[in-house]
Amino acid sequence: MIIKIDLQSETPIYTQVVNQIIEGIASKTLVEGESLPSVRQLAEDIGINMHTVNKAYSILRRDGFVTIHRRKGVVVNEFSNMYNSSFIKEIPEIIKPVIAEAFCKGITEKEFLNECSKIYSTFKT
Amino acid sequence: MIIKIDLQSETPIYTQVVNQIIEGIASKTLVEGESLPSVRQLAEDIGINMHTVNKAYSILRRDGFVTIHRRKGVVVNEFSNMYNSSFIKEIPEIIKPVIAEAFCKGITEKEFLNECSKIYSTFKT
Amino acid sequence: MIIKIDLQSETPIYTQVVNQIIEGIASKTLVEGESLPSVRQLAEDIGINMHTVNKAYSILRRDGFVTIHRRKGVVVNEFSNMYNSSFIKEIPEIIKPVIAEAFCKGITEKEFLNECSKIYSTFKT
Amino acid sequence: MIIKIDLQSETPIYTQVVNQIIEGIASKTLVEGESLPSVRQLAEDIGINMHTVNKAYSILRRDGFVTIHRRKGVVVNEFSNMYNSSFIKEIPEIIKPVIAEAFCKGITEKEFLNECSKIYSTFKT
DNA sequence: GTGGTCTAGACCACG
DNA sequence: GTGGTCTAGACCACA
Repeated sequence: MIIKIDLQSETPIYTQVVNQIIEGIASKTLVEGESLPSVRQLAEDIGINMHTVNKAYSILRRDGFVTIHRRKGVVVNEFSNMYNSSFIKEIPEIIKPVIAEAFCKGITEKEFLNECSKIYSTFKT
Repeated sequence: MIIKIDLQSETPIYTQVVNQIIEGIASKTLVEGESLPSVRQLAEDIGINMHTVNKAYSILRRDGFVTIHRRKGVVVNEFSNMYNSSFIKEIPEIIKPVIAEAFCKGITEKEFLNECSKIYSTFKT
Repeated sequence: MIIKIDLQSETPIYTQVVNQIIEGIASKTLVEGESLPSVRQLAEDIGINMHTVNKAYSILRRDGFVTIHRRKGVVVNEFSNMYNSSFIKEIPEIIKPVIAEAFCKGITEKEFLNECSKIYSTFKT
Repeated sequence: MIIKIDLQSETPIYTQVVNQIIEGIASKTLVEGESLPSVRQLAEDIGINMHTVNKAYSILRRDGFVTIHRRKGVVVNEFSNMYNSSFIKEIPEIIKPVIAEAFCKGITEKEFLNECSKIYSTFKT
């Protein structure tokens, strides 16, 4: 899986790494039990600092996406370990600002839901 | 309109102010032509620094939500001035990470769209 | 002559008044010897503060565009009284920032000069 | 590149900084991809406050002249990112007052265009 | 060490 | 009294 960093972006590099790995898991590019590259390896591959990768991996572990194995390194968890139905309670406060802005800028509900569906469909397979 | 700041939140205070005002506009709590409180007034009301409010107002102005009126102070723009259909192109990159995480955590598309609809319906009126 | 104030503009009201009167003189809408409305009158006409009009008139007088007569009030000077060939030395520093920005944004010299000519031609008649 | 601030000028310090950097870009004194000094460095160099420089940089970023690179700091954008042909529509209202004043003070169109050309020619190289 | 955020207090231009 | 500007000093997130 290829991770692409935008150094100009205002989202921190470690967040970009976290997001892309989660997206990789969601789209089955990364499958359960698969090992991620070592901190050192990934850092070298994408040309960023080791500490940055480390931080990304820590967050992924904290949020239940990966587990740190002594031998196998960082491995992708089973989906069942990620399940966290209470996450739905956090969704409104995350997307409310986006929707408010979209609404003011003339994006209709239908258009917005359509965008969400498009993204969802890239994950279902 | 009451603005509530969470000082513990990791989202900057000025962003919280911006978001809540946009939500106020979307929900018609703030109507076109209405004056917002002065920077000093709002700062005092919510117990933050004047400059923080100023930054929030500057962003709102930059993004077309308000304008500075030489007599009325900061006033809410007409919706037509906020319209910016190209914003829809930015939506996917904003919500993709959220949806990926939601997907992994077992939130179905239907559940997610439902949450979005609920928020949208608070704005349509 | 009709003066139009944009209360949303970031240029001060008194500057807008000054500019429009100068443009009126340049375009011969206001001719030499003509009286401008009284401070009180103009303020009422365009719905602004008397002090603001006063400031505008003071600047126009300082820069040689009008003279304050005891009886006739504020009258437009003869062009010969405005002539100030040393003004050309101030032009570069005024327009350099504009041209630099225009240049970076892809406006060619020809396009820029053409815009200037168009404005000049509204004055020559 | 040397930035010179006139503390007596009525144009805000941050605007002076912005203008001089744009002129530096236009004249190729600052080239694409080059890093600008850090906010603290530049502030110290020209003897002003860090926040003033910060504001200048924010404006330059907003207007597409520079971007924040997570490693290189503030870097000059490619010209293609600054291109904004709609800027030409803003030019008349910016220069109309200048030309009106110049006209009244006896500057001919030829003289004025000549001044513009001189400035343009310092950028074309 | 970088930019980003926040606070605090001061002065000014404007109306 | 309004927003705009500037200064000063502090802490934090990031890399």
